[in-house]
Parts: sequence; C-alpha cells; structure tokens
Amino acid sequence: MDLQPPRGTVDLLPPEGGRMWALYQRAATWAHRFGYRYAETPAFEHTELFRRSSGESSDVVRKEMYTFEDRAERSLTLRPEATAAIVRAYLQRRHGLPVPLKVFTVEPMWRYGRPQSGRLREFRQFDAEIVGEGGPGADVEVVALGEAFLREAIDGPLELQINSIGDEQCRPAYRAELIECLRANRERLRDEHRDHFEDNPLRVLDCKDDACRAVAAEAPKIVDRLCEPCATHFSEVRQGLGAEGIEYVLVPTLVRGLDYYTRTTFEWVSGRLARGQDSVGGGGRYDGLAEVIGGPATPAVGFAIGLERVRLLAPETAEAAPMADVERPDAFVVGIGEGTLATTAAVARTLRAAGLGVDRSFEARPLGAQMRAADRSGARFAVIIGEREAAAGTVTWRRLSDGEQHEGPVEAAAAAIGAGREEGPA
RNA sequence: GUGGCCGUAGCUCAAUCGGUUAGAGCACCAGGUUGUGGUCCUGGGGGUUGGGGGUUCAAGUCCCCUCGGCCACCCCA
Repeated sequence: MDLQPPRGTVDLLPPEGGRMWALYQRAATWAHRFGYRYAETPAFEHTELFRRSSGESSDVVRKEMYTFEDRAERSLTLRPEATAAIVRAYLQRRHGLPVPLKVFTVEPMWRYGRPQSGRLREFRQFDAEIVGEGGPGADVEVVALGEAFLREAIDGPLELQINSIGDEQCRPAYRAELIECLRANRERLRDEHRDHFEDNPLRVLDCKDDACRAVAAEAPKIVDRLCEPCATHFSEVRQGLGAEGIEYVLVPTLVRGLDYYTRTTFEWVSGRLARGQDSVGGGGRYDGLAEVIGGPATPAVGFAIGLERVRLLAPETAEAAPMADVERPDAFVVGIGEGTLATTAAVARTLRAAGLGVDRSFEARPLGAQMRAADRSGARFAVIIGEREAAAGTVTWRRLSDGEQHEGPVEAAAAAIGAGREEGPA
C-alpha cells in the first residue's frame, strides 16, 4: 500500500495543521470585522456551472478541471474556484437573503495541473464576496478586507495591482481595436499567441514573454477606452482606496483568467515567491456572471486568496515556533501519586467548564514525566495536585514561562489562568 | 499538459572502486524523578536507501520503468 497522498495533495499534521488552522481563524476574524458571514457550498457542482461561468476559452475549463461522472452519469466537477458556486446558491435562494449579501468561505478547491510549491491540485482559499451591490464602495471594501488579512498574515513586500477591464458597453470596441493591433504585430508574438489571440486577445497582455510585453506596451490600454460609467466607477474605486490608505499600482495589462470579470480587477503580488507563483490572491468585479448562469442581472465583487501561498510568506518567527498559539492549551493538569487520576480529571473538568483549554496525562506517571508533558504540550500553566493539595482542597498553579507558582482553590486557579490569556491572538 | 533537476530515518547529511549487519547530529519516546518542566545523563524506537524490474558472486552505488518533489513554461491561488 502506497502511503503517499495523491499527487498535489498534502497532509496537514501538527504543527503544520495548527498553522493552517490559525490562518482560517485569522480570515474569519477579519471577515467578521468587516461584516461578512460564513457560507459553504458543495465541493462539487454540475460541470455546466463552471463551463459557463469561467468560459470555454479559460485555462481552467480547457485543462484544469477535475471532472467525473457519478453513478447516474451526471457530469460533475470538483470546484476549481468559489465564486460561481456562491453566485449559483445566491440566485437559487436569493429571496429573503440580505442585500447585499456579504459572505466569506475558507475551503479547498481543486485544479489539475503540475504541482509546485505553493501550487497544489487541492489547495485552500480564503474567499469573500459581495453579491448584489454595484457601487465602487463594494470594490473598495472587498480589497480592504483582503489587504487587512494579508498585511497581518504575511511578512515582506506585497504589491496590490489594479486595473479596470470595462464592461459589455466598452470592452467589445476595445477588444476589436486590440485585435487589430495584435494582427499588425502578429510576427512579434510568441507561437502560441500568434494563431489564437482572437479567442481571447486580452490574454496576450499579461504574457511574460519579452516580445509579447513589448507589443502589449505599445497596444492601446483598456483604461483609456473605458466608457463613461466604467471610467467613473474606476476613478471612484481609486479614490476610495486612497481614502482607506491602501497603496496600489495601476497595471493596465492586468487581465484575469476567468471570463466573468468586468470593471475592476486586482491582484496581490509578492516579490518573494518564485515568479510563476507570485500571485497571492486576486479578484474583481463580475457584474455579468449571474446572467451567464441564468439569473437576473446582479452586480458582485470578490476575491480569492491562496492560503498555501500565504503560508509560504508567513513570518519566520511563526514558522520556527513549535506550535501555533491557537492550539496551545491554557493549562496541563499534573497529579502526584498513584491515586490522583480521578482528581486530575475532576480538576480538568472544572477548568474546562470555566472556559479554559486543558490537557492532562492519561496515566499516573512520575511527576517529572508529567511536568515534561506539560512543557511539551505548550501549556501556559501546569496545575499540580498532590497529597497536600488534596488534603487542603487546593491546587497549585505554576506559570511555565517563569516558574512562578501559587496555591489556592481551583476557582482561583481558573481565574488566574484565564486572566493571563488576553495577550493571545484575536 | 511540455521541458529540466532531484529522491538514503521526521529533518540535515555520511556510507572508499559495486563489497560484509546502511551510520551520525538534531528531533521524537522512555527512564533518571511520589513535590516540579526547559539544561544534563542513560537508554530506546525509527530505513523495503521512494517503488518495481534488470545486470552482477555481490547494488544505496550501474541500467530501464514507474511514483513523488522541486524549477521553468502554460496559467493562476
């Protein structure tokens, strides 16, 4: 039996599991601070949903989907991204939901491709969406949420790039103009673009090849061709970001891989990762998506942040720590002597009822061994019960960081240990 | 999916020309320790040398296949 997990998947055992869990909590904390509520959608959907939403010419649909048939011969696909499913769910049950609907989710996604570090076949995303609001304030808020999370979760440089790719009013004309330009410079493009740029001309713009970049630099820019409403929207988004104190770089060649984007597109880029995987997250507005999958016109905007990539950029101090703060117990209960198992269990029960995270040994082991276990558990306090305490009806609590200890009733221990917990992460 | 590089304990590495029972440090576990953890001492568990096949008296070492990882491309998270 091969014990390796399937290619492109990973096991998250301690301490890695705790670090990912800490990231989930951090995402939830920030989403809550911005008024986003938690949502989940199925891990798989009808294949049709993604074909229509992402677009037939997108790479996701063309070669990255995990598609399978179930026993009733329905074609299903493991979700490659979160947005389409959230919009589908919203459309099906929109009556009674708040407007706009602000939701976030932290779930795995699946895309078939060759794995690399920070690029897995099963990967996790923090995703936030505002459905039903078309104003620029929504774009700004969604970016602000992602920005707040990222600035706290990662170390080092992070660049927010933004662009507007227009809408169905202005993009067709721009698209035609761009095709003209590309046709005129056809010989300079690299092979794979030379014959296919008419399918998705915007794609050529973010090609990394030097020759293509040179052509892209000379080509007309979509931001100069926006219709009046799109131009106004974009300018208000930029003003709003400025007012939030969020720095960004305008990147006229920033287009995104999925067809459903309109107007604002953005991406967070790290300078620290390998070039092919330096995008930490991205998103944009997708006002046309709801109609594409059969609903009424519904403006919406959102982002997806890749948590594996965030982990690669985590501060080294956090990586070096033996465990994440979120999984450290508050106290480890230690009993001295053979007959103390029942006593430590009772003390643990009391401390847990008081809201503390408590661990203990399953067996009556030597005191030194239990203290060692307490230390290794990461607990902040050891709570010790021996003959003396049992007779007096007290416990001894010892702060493991400096060895300071006191003896008193278990309620006093609970209060003292609980009081020291405030400096932990939010 | 295309191209390249690389696989020896959990991690970092060692093992002479193809030669006997694959070693070390760190990490992990236990004991020292029925009144105190981290340091220290002693001991222990861990390997199908990624897997399979071939060559050979003999393979961690040479050859083939395969699986996996990394890098670039594609593209994105």
